[in-house]
Amino acid sequence: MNSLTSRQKKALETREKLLKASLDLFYKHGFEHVSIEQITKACNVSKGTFYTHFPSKYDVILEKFKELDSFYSTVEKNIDSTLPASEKILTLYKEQMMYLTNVVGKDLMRTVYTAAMTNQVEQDHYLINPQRTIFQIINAYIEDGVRLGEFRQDLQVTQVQAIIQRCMRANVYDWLIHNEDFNLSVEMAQFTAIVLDGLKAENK
Amino acid sequence: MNSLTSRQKKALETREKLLKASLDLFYKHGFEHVSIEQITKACNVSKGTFYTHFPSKYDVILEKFKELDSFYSTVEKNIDSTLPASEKILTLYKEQMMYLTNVVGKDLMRTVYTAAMTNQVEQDHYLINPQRTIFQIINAYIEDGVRLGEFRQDLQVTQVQAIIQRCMRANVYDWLIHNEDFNLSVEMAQFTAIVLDGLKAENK
DNA sequence: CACAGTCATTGACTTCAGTCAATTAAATCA
DNA sequence: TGATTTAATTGACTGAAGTCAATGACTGTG
Repeated sequence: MNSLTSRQKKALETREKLLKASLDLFYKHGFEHVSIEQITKACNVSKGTFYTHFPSKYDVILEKFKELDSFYSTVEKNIDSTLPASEKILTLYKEQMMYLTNVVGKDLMRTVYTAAMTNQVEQDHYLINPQRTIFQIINAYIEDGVRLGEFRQDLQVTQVQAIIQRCMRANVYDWLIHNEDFNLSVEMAQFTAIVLDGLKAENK
Repeated sequence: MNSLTSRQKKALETREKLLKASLDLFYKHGFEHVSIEQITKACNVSKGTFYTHFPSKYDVILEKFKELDSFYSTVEKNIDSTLPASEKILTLYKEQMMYLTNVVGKDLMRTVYTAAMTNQVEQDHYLINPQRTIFQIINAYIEDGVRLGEFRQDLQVTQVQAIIQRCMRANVYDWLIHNEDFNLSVEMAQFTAIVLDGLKAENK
């Protein structure tokens, strides 16, 4: 059942065309070096049309970034459920960092991390939206970990979750501000292991 | 001995005038809502003049941010040198976060953290420049801590330093992307304490 | 003092993001 | 079917960042 009118179908087509052309150009020339006019010319539409489909250049990127969450579901299915929470988290982060490094790329991530700071319109940015698959997965791991006595019990579960999530952003941010010579997977693994150590029950 | 020619003095005056007017306007209206023309009009100079003194709006902020480092020297003098390294670090961070929250402000910090990601021109941004006073101080503390067996010995000193510094950025970044309801001092203290725990010698 | 060179200053110009009133065409209604 | 409403599309326009060739005031030299 396709309940779209022919007009809606056309509009959606335009939107998809813009999305694809944008991303192609971003990957080819870098986000900062692509103008909206370049994008719209490549699609044979006017500038205004771009803005009926996307609030700004950044939102095209965000769209792509959201797709990323579907990747996490796939990864999660391959993680041994009998492992301790800390191992699961390390494995998930490892996969994620490889994906960010090899598929998503610095340029796109930089855009998202910048927009998260600047495009604050009342509510928080998607980057830290608790609805994101990645957070749903991690939070479940942590909840188990706390319940089973793997982690300190003197902290709220939500606090532990916030800390683990912050680890991720810490390493991604540092990756983004360093010129090359920064191996995201390695740094993430090391840093997170230390934080997990600090969160282990035997320390308190 | 003032070895400046009258012309150089004039130029420096213009520069200072621009700096002061910029910061006044930024604090009054917010960085994003101040245009270069507003600044130059307030100083009765032309637009081009702004650009002979500053490469961009961001660099005015950076100038102010650099001043911040002189603040750390003052703080350091008041820290009991007999304390363990981890205590010293926590105290220093606490003072710093209060300063960032109450004096520097989110808007200015957001600018610096954004510029660190985007204004990459070959070398790394000042934000992570190892010459900064704050890092000199922290690195010395950590070196002592490692030497005296307070921290794990299986990591390079520079790695430990990088991790502790990353802690700082992690919390500042999260502060910047959260809407209010995020107490930087509290979060920084908690997060850093956990990392320091994970770095303690008894864990390895 | 006169002259050449330096360099702060100027403002018109380019480029680009984002806006919006007008246009056009499809959808819905009577 | 014809009339009316709704929505996608257009491109000229605004506003702001950053550029640069031209200007002329100051400096230092012979």
